[in-house]
Amino acid sequence: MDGETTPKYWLLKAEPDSRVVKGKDVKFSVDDFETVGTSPWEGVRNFEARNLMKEMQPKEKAQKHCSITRIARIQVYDRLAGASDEGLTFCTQGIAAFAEVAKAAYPDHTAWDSEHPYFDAKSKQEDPKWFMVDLAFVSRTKHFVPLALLRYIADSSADSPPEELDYLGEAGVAAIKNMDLVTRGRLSIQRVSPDAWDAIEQLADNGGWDELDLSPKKKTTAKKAPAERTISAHPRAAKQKPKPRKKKAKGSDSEDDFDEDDEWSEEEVISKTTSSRRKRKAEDYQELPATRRRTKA
DNA sequence: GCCAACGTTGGC
DNA sequence: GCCAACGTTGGC
Repeated sequence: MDGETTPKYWLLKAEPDSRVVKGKDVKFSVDDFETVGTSPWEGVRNFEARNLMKEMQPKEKAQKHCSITRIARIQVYDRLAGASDEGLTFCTQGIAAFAEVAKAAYPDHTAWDSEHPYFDAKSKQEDPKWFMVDLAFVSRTKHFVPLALLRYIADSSADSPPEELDYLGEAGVAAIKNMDLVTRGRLSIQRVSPDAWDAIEQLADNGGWDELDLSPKKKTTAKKAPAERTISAHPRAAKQKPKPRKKKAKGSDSEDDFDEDDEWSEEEVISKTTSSRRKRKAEDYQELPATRRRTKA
């Protein structure tokens, strides 16, 4: 029904570090990906990421049903092995490869296998909770595009790129500043705007940032807290009675110190939690008929 | 249905 | 290795 004709772009994060879950190493780096060529992208256990995967369509399917042309183009985010000594960690993460969707979303069966690292008792075969797509490796980026570079660009107050990266133009800079990768890094599957895609692709093709100092040290100034502090002064916040925090963590002896910035940071947490909660709900409902959607009373 | 607490992720 | 951010769970 949506007669979209442009490809859709995504960024997916690989799992480059060894991590043993239930006795199995869950690592899946871009190297591994390149070796196998095509692979299911299993183990995504986040609603928002799952919903994004459900939007991805492989090329053939998109061509057959021309009303659905959500051809997925993927940028794969990885971490370079090795460089983590020498304090070079800041440039080890970034965009390492391109991929395409080989198979549209289908139930992630690893959630059903109690032996599997990604087992989730709440996912039933009759009613799968988690999905995966198959991805086909396309190519390495000619230049590894480090996250630190994107941050460098995003943190700059300038609208135009540094000289070395002139080719990005202001549109490229603006697009990078808006990337989820920069603004909310944790999401493991993200939408990428066409402009951001172009910018990343140009960076990957052209490079040119060798002379830039991408080290993160520059965070002398306070983040951007003041603005948010104002926003969080919400009527609701005033109503909150300052409930005593009960500490019932397993190690009840371990004493954290929450006091010092309680007054505003707590409010901020509240407002964040609320909004993310609202968002999660919306996303969860997204798969239901629109009529089911209801804003809260 | 709301919110505090928990656990995990990810940047540094 | 530490700590902030944040998604999810579970108690009410």
